[in-house]
Amino acid sequence: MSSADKEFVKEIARRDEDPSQWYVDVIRKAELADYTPVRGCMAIRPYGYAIWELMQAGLDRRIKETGHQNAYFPVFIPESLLQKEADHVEGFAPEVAWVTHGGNEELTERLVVRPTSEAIICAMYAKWIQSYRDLPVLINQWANVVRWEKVTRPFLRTTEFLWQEGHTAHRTSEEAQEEVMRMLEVYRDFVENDMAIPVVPGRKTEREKFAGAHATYSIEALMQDGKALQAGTSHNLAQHFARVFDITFLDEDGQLKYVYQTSWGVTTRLVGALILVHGDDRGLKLPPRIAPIQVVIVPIAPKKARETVLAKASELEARLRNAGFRVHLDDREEYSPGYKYNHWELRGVPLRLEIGPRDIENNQVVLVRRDNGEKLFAGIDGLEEALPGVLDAIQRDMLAAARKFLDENSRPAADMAEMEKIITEKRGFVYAWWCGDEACELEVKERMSATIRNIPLDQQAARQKAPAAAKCVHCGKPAAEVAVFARAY
RNA sequence: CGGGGCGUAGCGCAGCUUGGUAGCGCAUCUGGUUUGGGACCAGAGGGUCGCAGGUUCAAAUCCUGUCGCCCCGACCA
Repeated sequence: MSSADKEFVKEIARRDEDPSQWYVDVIRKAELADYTPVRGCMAIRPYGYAIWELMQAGLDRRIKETGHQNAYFPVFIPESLLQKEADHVEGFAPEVAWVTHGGNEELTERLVVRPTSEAIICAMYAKWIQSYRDLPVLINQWANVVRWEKVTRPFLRTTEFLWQEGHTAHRTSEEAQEEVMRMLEVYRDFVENDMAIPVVPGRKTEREKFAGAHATYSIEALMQDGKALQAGTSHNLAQHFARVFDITFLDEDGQLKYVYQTSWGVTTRLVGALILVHGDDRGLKLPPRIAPIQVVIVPIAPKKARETVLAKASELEARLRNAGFRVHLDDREEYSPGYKYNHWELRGVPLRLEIGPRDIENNQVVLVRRDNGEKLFAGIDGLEEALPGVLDAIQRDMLAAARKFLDENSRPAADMAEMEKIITEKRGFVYAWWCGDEACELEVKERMSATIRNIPLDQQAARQKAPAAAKCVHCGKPAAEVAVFARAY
């Protein structure tokens, strides 16, 4: 950013000077969220919630297209239920909130505020599933969950957060595994195509997998500060929960069997990813598909031409709204055009449409792209036909820019020294061979606080980013898989 | 949960060392003039100085405790 540009941004910290302050400033000044009297809990403001609603819409459509239905389960889970699955309770116990009283009376059994809903949903599935004809059960829930985190950050890690959690039950192991991969792909498709955030799909290590899962898969994104962010997870629960919750069905062959289950989720954390991947020194930068306002109209209305310009701007607004665009006319009289430019840039509106007396004379408007600052002219007639192309280009270019950053910050490391140098000096994704031994994974973590984000599903592509020799980055023994290491949020 | 930093008007800060009637910039409100990258003039409103104790004739200032936020580590979406 040039020093001339710097003048335009007075409200937020410079991203390169104080990235953490920048992140918080963007959230507060763009009115996405604010701190509340409750530690670790934020209020999501209308503009931030509108983004989440668009994300919900994109995900919900895909979830339903893949055969799932929405349902709702209780926010409270009896202690005994949570404790049924040993790994599960061990994983979540440190971060659950307890309800001990109802009114003034102490409860005979404590309740946990759900940190995730496996337990309560499994209890219901045990009642609902009798026969192989009842399978598969394909249910999704939109809900809030609570995890008593020690360190919180708006959107990235809050005590209470919003998410969607899918919970499915299947007849066979193969079917469950297909479901796990199907939903991981749904997430990849949504995050890349709607949010313009490129991700690496892969399998989590034993150490990093979900508490109680047989296997966990994730999509991992890379933030502009070089830290990784888990953007979505999909778990194969196998029969772990079915056995303890006694979810059985009578199969075609007359045998009583346990179901195979999956669960998968994404959260409001994705809003944080949006900020960290696309944001710049001017603030938020939203991809058109999830921008609450895709086009903001800023009239240039000097006194002499006020009526003419405002009438035309208003007419344009109506036309674009009818054509299906999310459009906003900023006709406030008390602010100058320049102020409005900054105002909407801070809020990440993908496209600004300026219309003034000179434009009206020429029967045109000025379009300015938020993603690259490019200024275009478009005829007023047929504007509806011209806009989709521009918005699509912004969507596409934002993904391309993020992918370029991801590629440029994906580096190979053959040994610990190389890994450490990259992790400490450049960060980003490090592609390295891993023998599969947890001790090697742990050693990397202890020496440079980087973890294995996942083992990419596309090993062929991963190998091209890794050193040629298939030797474990730590112990040097022959390794079969390439893993992605990074410092993570 | 350990180490460090910060809490003074909506936002950003000064004042604290050396106790003595709470200030600045931006924002807000009113009136007027303005409008192609954060307009100008005039006037006005707004703070029990995070909270609770203590010391003192007197506390934003000194002491103790506590809560919150930020940063760096350990645990997690």
